Amino acid sequence: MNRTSARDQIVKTASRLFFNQGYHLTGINQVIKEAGVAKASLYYHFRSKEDLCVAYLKKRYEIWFALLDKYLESITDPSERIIKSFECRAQYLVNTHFGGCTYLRIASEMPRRSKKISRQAILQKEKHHQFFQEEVRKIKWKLPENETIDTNDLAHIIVILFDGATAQCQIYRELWPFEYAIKAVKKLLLK
Amino acid sequence: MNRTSARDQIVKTASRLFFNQGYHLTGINQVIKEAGVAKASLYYHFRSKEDLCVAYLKKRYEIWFALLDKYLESITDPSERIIKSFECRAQYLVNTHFGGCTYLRIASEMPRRSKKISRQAILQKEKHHQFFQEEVRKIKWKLPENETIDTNDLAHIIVILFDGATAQCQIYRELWPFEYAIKAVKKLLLK
Amino acid sequence: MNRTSARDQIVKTASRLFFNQGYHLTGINQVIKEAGVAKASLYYHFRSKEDLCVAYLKKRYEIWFALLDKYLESITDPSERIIKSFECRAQYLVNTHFGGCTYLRIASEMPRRSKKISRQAILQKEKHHQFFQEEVRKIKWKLPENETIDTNDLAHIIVILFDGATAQCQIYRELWPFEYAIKAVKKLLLK
Amino acid sequence: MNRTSARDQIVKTASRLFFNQGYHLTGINQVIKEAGVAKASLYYHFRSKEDLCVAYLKKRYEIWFALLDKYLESITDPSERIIKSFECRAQYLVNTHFGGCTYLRIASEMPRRSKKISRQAILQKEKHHQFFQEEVRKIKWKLPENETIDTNDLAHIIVILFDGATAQCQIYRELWPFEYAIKAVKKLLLK
DNA sequence: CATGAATGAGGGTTCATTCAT
DNA sequence: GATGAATGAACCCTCATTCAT
Repeated sequence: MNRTSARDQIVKTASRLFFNQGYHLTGINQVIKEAGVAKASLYYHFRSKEDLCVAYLKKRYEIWFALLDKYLESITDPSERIIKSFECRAQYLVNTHFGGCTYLRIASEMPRRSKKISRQAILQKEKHHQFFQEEVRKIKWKLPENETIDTNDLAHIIVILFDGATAQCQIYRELWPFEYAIKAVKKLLLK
Repeated sequence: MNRTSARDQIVKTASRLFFNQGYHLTGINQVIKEAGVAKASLYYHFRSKEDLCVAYLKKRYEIWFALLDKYLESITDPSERIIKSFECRAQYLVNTHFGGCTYLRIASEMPRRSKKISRQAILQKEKHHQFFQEEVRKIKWKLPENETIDTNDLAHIIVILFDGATAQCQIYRELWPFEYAIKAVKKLLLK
Repeated sequence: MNRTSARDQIVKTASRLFFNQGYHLTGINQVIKEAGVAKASLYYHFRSKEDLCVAYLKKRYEIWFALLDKYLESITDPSERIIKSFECRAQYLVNTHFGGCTYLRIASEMPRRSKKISRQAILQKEKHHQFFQEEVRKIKWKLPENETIDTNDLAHIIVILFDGATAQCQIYRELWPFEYAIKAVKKLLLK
Repeated sequence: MNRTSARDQIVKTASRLFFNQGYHLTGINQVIKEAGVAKASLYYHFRSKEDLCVAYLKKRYEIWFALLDKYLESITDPSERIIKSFECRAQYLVNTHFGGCTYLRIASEMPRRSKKISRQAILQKEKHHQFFQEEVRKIKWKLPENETIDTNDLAHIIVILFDGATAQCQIYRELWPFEYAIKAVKKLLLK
């Protein structure tokens, strides 16, 4: 029997192609051909290509955060977890040929994107912020008296460095931007 | 007679459309229609849509750096010039409806982009790095003895923050990421 | 409903137009317009114009050999069958306004033709050779002792006369070359 | 100074391209580019692409018959001159990658060709017939009494064999059809 | 003689989507 | 759930030709 349903095959194939080739450069025909399903089957499961795109964004979300979790599973120190998350990203970018951030790319391909798509992109960014904020909070800060750390600020800055470095790598197709991003993070955390 | 040449009209129109709608969502037909020229005229001046894209990238380069120059023309303090460049960017993003970075967007639309396109994107990033590095060098650092500033590192970090904040704004369609980016820059500079 | 499938309509129309106007002078637009189908329907059934051309060549093959069979159906004498096949060709050329040989024309229109197209052209020529060779073998030769007939040679020569006469007619738009070709055939057979 | 005029350059280039690639597959742009002249220059010397085609046909006429003359210059025996003319053609076809007969090809590319073009094609065929007829007349026939040779017939048959063999070679991209054509010619001459 | 710039019409091909079965 | 066939609109690009200079 076919272990994977038609729907899963479609999402899997579309995700691979959207990610590797870009959304607009991937046609429905290629998706169904490589997924091995009929065209009408795709439109049975998804109302439109855009709906398929939403499924794609959800799938990449799961893939990425599963990868990150795995990468950090044996690490407990919060500062190290943050640094390592940058390392994980760097490695991921190499493996995906410097394709950049899925969500930023979709935002770039669809300047007038739908609410559904915007929501998925924001969801991923918020999740990242949340992750960093949790780690930052866990850090035992050694601060002079009367000083406090705004963990929200710091988490936002880290996310910006994270996405900024990802973007630079996408342009240069090289990994060195992460060296600078990690240097910046270290400065901010060890202050 | 016609004051602006056909070529200029084409580049101007294409730039507007590529920037507002995206490269793939803008067809040659729309470009020539809104530019008021014949299709063959476009292909007389540009070998392909991709070549037109290169002209577009060059034009945006001129526009952005001219804007930045203008914004900073009366400012001399290097730290302030850096901060103000972030403000300039923020304002620019509002005016362009949070379209993001032209070069990152093109990289996102064309994962397998040509050398020509890549070159333009890298050119713009290097120019930014160069700008920030020059400013950083001009700062009169008050450092403890035996300490030096690696201006190259710092410039790279600032670029990353700059592009990271731009990317975040593109996702959220809001301006707040620049508050955090500027906070980060200030921390790094006032150290 | 529609008795003839869209595919058949396309092949039928394309064959008529390719044959009457030439391959390059017949646009896809004209084909679909006269066939009464949508452009995408054509490309659903045929990967490219060239593939449609292959279908055209196959169709002409069927048409011509069916015509020839019909023309010769009541004739048994092999020599007469050969002569009559030239008559059949002559009549065919008149009916098709001296359009010449489908396969030689395509070879002329596509100097760098694909393997698929070449194959169809060779197929038709070999079929002709085979037909003539079979007839030649059936002839009861009255030869001096120690002499034999090389049926392969003779069949090849007849094919050459056949195509040569067809070509001449295409140039002159007149039928007289067949008189000479038939004279030559008679000389060669009655030896 | 430029020894060859612009006009000559155009004809030379167009001839090469029309012959190698086909008339319809050769665009005006390629011609002027490879000829190194401006587009308007071409249209100064030739009213249209079709007029350029006429010049092309004339040029090929001269090239071919000059080649033939050269090939036969030391041969006097008329029978041998005829056979050698087939050899010359065979060699010519190899050198031109089995492109076939210029005039038949143009007739194939332009089913509804102009009078001017038709005229050039017929001119070449008649010249060939004339050449063969002259040679045939020079042969000292050893005939039984009461028998005569119709040199006109024979010349026509030879032309048909000549073009037929050329056509077959164009299809097969091989030289063997000339073996059969030459065999046929020998039979007809030595009778 | 020669040129660069401009053009309308059409080239072949692919798009995402729908429909009857 | 699934399918093959069909579609209108749009895709990027090239054609032979003309015109003002």
